[in-house]
Amino acid sequence: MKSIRPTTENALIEAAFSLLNQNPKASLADIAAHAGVGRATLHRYFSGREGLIQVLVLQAINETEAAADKASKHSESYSAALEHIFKAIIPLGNRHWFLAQEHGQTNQKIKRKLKQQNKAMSKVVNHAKIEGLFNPELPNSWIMQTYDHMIHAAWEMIRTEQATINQATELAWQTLINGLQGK
Amino acid sequence: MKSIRPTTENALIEAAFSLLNQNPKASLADIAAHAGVGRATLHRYFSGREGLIQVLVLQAINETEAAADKASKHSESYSAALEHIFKAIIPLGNRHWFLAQEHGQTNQKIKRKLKQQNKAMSKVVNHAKIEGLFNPELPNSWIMQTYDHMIHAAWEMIRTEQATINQATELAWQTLINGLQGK
DNA sequence: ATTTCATGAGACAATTATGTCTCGTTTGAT
DNA sequence: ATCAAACGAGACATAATTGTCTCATGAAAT
Repeated sequence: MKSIRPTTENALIEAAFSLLNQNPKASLADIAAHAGVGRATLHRYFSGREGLIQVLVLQAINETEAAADKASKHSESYSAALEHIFKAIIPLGNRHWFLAQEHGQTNQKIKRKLKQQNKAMSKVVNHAKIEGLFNPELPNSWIMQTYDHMIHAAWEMIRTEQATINQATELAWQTLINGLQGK
Repeated sequence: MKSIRPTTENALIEAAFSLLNQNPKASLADIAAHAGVGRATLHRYFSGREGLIQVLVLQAINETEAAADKASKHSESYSAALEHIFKAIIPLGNRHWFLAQEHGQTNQKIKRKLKQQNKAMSKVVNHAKIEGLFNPELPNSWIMQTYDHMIHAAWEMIRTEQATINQATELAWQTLINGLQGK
């Protein structure tokens, strides 16, 4: 079993998310140090930088997917689902943005998965347009672009301590729907 | 005079902006190659990686500042100025985002300059609130955060060829003011 | 034609990042 | 108390990046 000591692995993953978001050039030594762990230990858990980033990407996908599934579970409409997902992902802004930045240099399997999620999202947006959440004249690509950027904007407010999680979440959601309801 | 051959230097700067935005880990060799130039030539123009980035930051500041000044020159109101600046900066999204990412690791002089610009921006936002462009209850920090992110969102639409410059500019501005007018 | 100057190519050293290995210590379970 | 697994520290080798230097070439100016 690999779950004997989850703490060290988690600390490394958390440190990696944090440091690589701030500075994609952060060295493995930096990451290990920030996790309070020897450099060799990082290599015991991950097969080098590439392997580490693979794990981060996978975890980011899984966490956001899980949050989205849970959030949309008991939603009575597509619009409500989008709102719940949006608010559930903001605390994971870390992961969410990491995915956005890293999309270029990952393998094909992951690219397909992301593309698939993208397509599913687009369908939900279509429904939300019908429900009146978004202006139907707006291109889905712009709606999704704005969706992602509002999540990141909220996360930045939280990270720099210019707002609490609740404040940032509410500001971002209101700005999003006001902005995209349009006309 | 340093202006004997602006082409090589410009090509290097342009390549650097392009590559470093896509991948902050891009090597100087990559940048030189992308500029169609030998690696040694890059070192003839810039004092290493650090010096290159300094030049990029300075140029980004100057270009955006110049665009902002020019755009606000003949504006009849603070709101109009914000709109013109917004639309003038989008084609420089390249530079604008580079500044946002790099803000951590630059020297004090530049930090002060950015802080100063930030303060000036905040004052303009206050006036725009009075003019009714923004909901006065919204924190300036959120308005500016959104402003920056809408510029980047528009730039992303253009870069990925999902919209023309004019389309992206219009979408972003409409989304911004609808989103922040509030209530 | 001659001179000048930016350049490309490549050799070279120094630095940094990465990956592997060993050894002694700590921790937790039995 | 004993034992095994996880760990930190550090030595070591390799690779990648960076910075400097030299030399030959080619283009533009004179």
